[in-house]
Amino acid sequence: MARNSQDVTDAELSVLRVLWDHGSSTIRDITAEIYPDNSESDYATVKKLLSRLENKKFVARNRQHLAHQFEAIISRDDLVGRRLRVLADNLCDGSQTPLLMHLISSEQITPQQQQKLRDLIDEISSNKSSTKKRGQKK
Amino acid sequence: MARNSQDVTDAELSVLRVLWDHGSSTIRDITAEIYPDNSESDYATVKKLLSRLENKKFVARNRQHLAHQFEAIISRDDLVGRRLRVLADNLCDGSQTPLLMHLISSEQITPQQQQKLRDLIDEISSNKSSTKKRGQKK
DNA sequence: TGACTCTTGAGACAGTTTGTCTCATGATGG
DNA sequence: CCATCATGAGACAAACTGTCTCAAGAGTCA
Repeated sequence: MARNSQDVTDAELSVLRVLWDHGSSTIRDITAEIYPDNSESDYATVKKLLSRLENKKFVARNRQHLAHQFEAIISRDDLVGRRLRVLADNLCDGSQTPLLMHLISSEQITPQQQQKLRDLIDEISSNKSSTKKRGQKK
Repeated sequence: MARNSQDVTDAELSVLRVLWDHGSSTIRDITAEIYPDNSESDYATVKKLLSRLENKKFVARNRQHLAHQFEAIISRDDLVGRRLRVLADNLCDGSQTPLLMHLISSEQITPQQQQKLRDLIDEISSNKSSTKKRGQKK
């Protein structure tokens, strides 16, 4: 019923976080990271979470070695974007502008951040014609 | 398991939307709005959704008349804020700045919006010392 | 080769969530 | 008194989620 338009559950997210932070990893690597005391069923849980993430096309698997290597094929920022879009669809008729306005007016913004924002806006207006996406940092 | 920190489901959201758009309403009003052909069990569904929303403190009920009057006690913008906070907690270590940056750099922003943004930022920096804080949230 | 170890794949399972619907009961008005 | 409308308390199946079990496959090494 609540067709969730293919999102990531909490447990799946914890797996993705490891992949984002550590890059390509085996099931055992990830299990060690998430469950410090590493039981065999924890291993099985991670295995299942990875297979679900693979089905949802959020993770890719390299079968070259016996122990497969997994990597995230969605970035943290992609997921942020996806969730912002869902939020806008559900609450703002699909427009993301209200989200922007909310964040700017409700958040504590330091003078440095204000300057950074101004810079970003300036960059956008001047790069209006530039094709590729900038701002890859972090 | 997936303790969702008291959020609003899709069906509940459709009820909230009616309350936001039409103000205080009875169950029958809301049912007519959501289910054009208004069966008795649709009525019961809305009734249940309202009682769940009331439990979650998103809706208040006025029992003065036989047919209770319901109203939203969370605004659309409050819900936006709540969801943005959850998103930031889950994906950005609790900081909402990355969301802001994402929206500014990824969205198509018209020159008018750019100016509006600049104005908002200016307003924030000038209101910095004023006693009245904007957008205070609970 | 065979024993041992580590891996994967498929699925079972229970606890929750979610949208829907049924039933009993209570107020209201003619 | 009775028909009509309201509410409250659940029952219910389907789906989701996190966990765990089991069997089979691949690699290693004596």
